[in-house]
Amino acid sequence: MSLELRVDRNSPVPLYFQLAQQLEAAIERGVLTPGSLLGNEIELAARLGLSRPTVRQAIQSLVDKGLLVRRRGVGTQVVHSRVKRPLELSSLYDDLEAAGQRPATTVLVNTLVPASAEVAAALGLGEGGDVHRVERLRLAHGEPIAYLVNFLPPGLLDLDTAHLRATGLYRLMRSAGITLHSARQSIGARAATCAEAERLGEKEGAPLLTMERTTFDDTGRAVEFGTHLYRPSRYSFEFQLLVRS
Amino acid sequence: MSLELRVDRNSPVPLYFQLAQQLEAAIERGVLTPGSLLGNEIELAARLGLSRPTVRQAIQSLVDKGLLVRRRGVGTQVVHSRVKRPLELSSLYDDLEAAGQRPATTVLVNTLVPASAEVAAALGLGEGGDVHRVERLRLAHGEPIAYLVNFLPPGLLDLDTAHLRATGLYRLMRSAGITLHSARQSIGARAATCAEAERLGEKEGAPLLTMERTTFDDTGRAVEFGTHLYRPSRYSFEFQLLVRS
DNA sequence: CAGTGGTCTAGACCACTTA
DNA sequence: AAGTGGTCTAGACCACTGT
Repeated sequence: MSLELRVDRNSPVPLYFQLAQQLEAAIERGVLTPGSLLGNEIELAARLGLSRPTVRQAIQSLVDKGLLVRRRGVGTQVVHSRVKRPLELSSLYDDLEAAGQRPATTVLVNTLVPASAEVAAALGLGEGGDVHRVERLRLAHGEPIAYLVNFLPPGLLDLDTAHLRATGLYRLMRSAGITLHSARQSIGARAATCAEAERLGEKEGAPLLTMERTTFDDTGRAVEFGTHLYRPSRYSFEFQLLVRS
Repeated sequence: MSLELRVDRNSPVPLYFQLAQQLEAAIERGVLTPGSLLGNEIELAARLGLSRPTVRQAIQSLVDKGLLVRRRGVGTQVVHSRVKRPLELSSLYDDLEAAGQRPATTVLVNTLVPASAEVAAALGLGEGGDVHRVERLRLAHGEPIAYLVNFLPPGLLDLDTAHLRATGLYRLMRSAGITLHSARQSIGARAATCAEAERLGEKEGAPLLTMERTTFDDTGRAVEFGTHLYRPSRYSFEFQLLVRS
């Protein structure tokens, strides 16, 4: 095996993380092939001059990512079929950009409004308090893809219309120092109303994909609630779900 | 704080797991309120007669679940807004049962067929080799909810039609000793064809929710590929996504 | 039986936050 | 400066898997 591993003890990057990165890269590049055994933890630790718990921490992080499998009495193996994307909070803007679709955004509305009961409940705020309401049309290659309505708690973000035109909401939140943690999503379908059909360039009654989402940051605060409409001919949701053990 | 924690050293359940369960129960029951501090790890370890790494392992598992937040220099806090479901590989059968809908299944087809190119690619098998093809109609309260077509590699499961009628595919796989690990899903929408409309009790052209899914076990093998059609008036997908750090 | 991962301990030093 | 979590060590014993 041509697998060369080494760690830099002067680096500020944690040792377990350095090791995890190198193992992941080796799997990615095919140096470690699916099904191959990693060698036992004790020996690996000795070879790297690390303690066993440190090596275990590195391996565990890759097991959590679904790249490795550990079996007692057997060893640690590279998973047979590599997973494409582990799991992501999908951002329509990033998805389109990654697909080379050159997303564009038209900001239809960007104001403060009193929170309705539904919005207040989703964001965990008092009913009637002010919230940002942002309404956008997302396009790719000049064609409408989705109609997005979002509500955000006040004072969290500088919701400049120019910023909203140039990028996605998630990027805006991340660059404002908000660490996104999780989102609760509901995906369904229904027929387009007349107004919706016109906005999206569909016919009345055409099937539309619907999503409602509440996003939480790492302290558990709701930072965004949105109801979105997608043209199913132009967009579908793709993601990887992991089983909780 | 009336929080009583204790561990049973004679139990076969790992100590860190016992502690994690008790903390989770305390959060669930509201004994630990959102935002409250957990007390530092050293003191917690001393109180329980455990070592610090063991306590950390328990806390880390709850951080991963999104129930706790740790901040250096601050402490460990209960997350502000409790997460309903962490994230699950959703099973239509279990979802319906949990909602008190008394699911029923009609097995339309259950045979071995040669794998098409699409199916072979999804399951990682050779084209033309035999695969199970299962076609089912899922009902709740006698109303059709979904039309399910699944392909499974041969020799993995005893696909008895009576079993298929009585339960879901995921339960069948679990009881056959298969440990599910992850699934790649694609969710979209489209108009019902005439045949589909008739099967589901909709009108031709009605919007339908579509899902394609490939499920993998913990060794990375594909164990199931399916294309499903749902009536959006009866079912929508609900789930929690976690951000990868 | 030998070899593997699973759990656990009792320390240590460091980086960061808050006051 | 004091207190927190983040990282790391060098051991130990156990449970499970294969031969």
